[in-house]
Amino acid sequence: MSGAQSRRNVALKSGECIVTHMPRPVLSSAESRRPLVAAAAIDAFARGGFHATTVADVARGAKISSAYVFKLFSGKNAVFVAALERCFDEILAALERGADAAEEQSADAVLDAMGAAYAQLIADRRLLLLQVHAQSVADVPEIGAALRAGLARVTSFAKTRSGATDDEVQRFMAFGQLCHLIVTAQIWDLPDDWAKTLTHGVRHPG
Amino acid sequence: MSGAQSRRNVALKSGECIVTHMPRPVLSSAESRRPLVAAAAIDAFARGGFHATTVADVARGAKISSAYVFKLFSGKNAVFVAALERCFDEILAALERGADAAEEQSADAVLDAMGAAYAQLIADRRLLLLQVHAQSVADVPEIGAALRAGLARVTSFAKTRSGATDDEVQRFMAFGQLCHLIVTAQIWDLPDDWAKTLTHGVRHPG
DNA sequence: CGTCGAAGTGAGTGACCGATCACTCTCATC
DNA sequence: GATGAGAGTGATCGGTCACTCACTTCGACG
Repeated sequence: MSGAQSRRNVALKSGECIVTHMPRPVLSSAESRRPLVAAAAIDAFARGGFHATTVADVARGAKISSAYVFKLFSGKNAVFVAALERCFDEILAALERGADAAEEQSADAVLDAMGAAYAQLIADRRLLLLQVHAQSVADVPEIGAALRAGLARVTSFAKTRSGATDDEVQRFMAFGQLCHLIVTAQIWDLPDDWAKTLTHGVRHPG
Repeated sequence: MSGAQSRRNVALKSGECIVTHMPRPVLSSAESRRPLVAAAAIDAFARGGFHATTVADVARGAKISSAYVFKLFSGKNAVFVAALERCFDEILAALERGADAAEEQSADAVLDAMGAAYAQLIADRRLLLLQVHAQSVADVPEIGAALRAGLARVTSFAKTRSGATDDEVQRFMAFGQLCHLIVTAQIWDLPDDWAKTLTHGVRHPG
């Protein structure tokens, strides 16, 4: 509420900043606005999934009107795809940080470091939830294509950067998916035996 | 279209069956109708997921009015939960068949046989897709609870029936999740290297 | 036959959502 | 200061959906 004042009621000449008195445009360029909308879309879609999230939700998060969302993107599908692409951007960056931390070590150690970095990245669950929601609507052609593109990036990076065998990379991805299940189904912190079977040894985010 | 004639236009005295001439009630009991609706719900929800599937879709599949669906179940959530429970019923039955086929063998062999039975079960993708959709809406309390209950059954059965270690069972479930990803994202049959990395050695259904 | 409870439905209703459009406001440039 | 292109919005529309309700049909039983 307080962070962004209404542009209408501000008691300054338009385009003048309080602190610096440097001119700052009231309007942004559409090009610079798009990534901000995508960031808001990650938030909104992670919360509600594709169908339960409205374009108005995304617009509210980006502090613009929903009509303008449709001027920045061709439709709701395109907004989701932009969010998903940005999601994989952040995942790749995290994996890279992990790999850097384990430089010059064995393939196994590099994969393990990547897993640790991923576990840390998803301490907030937004990126994880978005992937799960994307999987659920992957039959929408554009979304399926974006999901495959993201998986291709992750898988290829894990393999080339770690130098691990196909089997090791496959196992890495499989346990990533198990981690997704554990989080979405809220299996962590369950005392039951079967829950312990699924979670034992899996890194807890946060 | 042809299988179930409209009850209105049939040229028989009501309640008389063509073949046996044994009286058969036009009306079913609500109790016997519920599983049929659940079966139709598996079909419908597997296709569209929770939010994109309407109660009218389910009703159409069950050949009843949507109003009557709401008399058989307390709401849309309950219909989905019923479908999910039935889904896990069938999965457990398949795992049991697999375990029976590998009786008296090593834990590893039993798990492998279960995996084979599961791969065969999901030749049609409905049961798999329903699980993925359920994962995506697991934050709905009733659905999350049903999902956890199903996973508990599967995990516990795999462990007790195979006698495998926790690590082996965990690996079994992790690769199940990888299989779900491969199917939903349509990674099979892709020629790319990364796709082969994810799919190699995973049993192809059908 | 009559009747009563259960099976089953047609016709809504209120709420909501994606998308569109006409419109205003901003600001760099001349 | 005039102008035009782009930023940004309010209002609205056509359509859909979960859920409700009054109503009809069925069939077991006395």
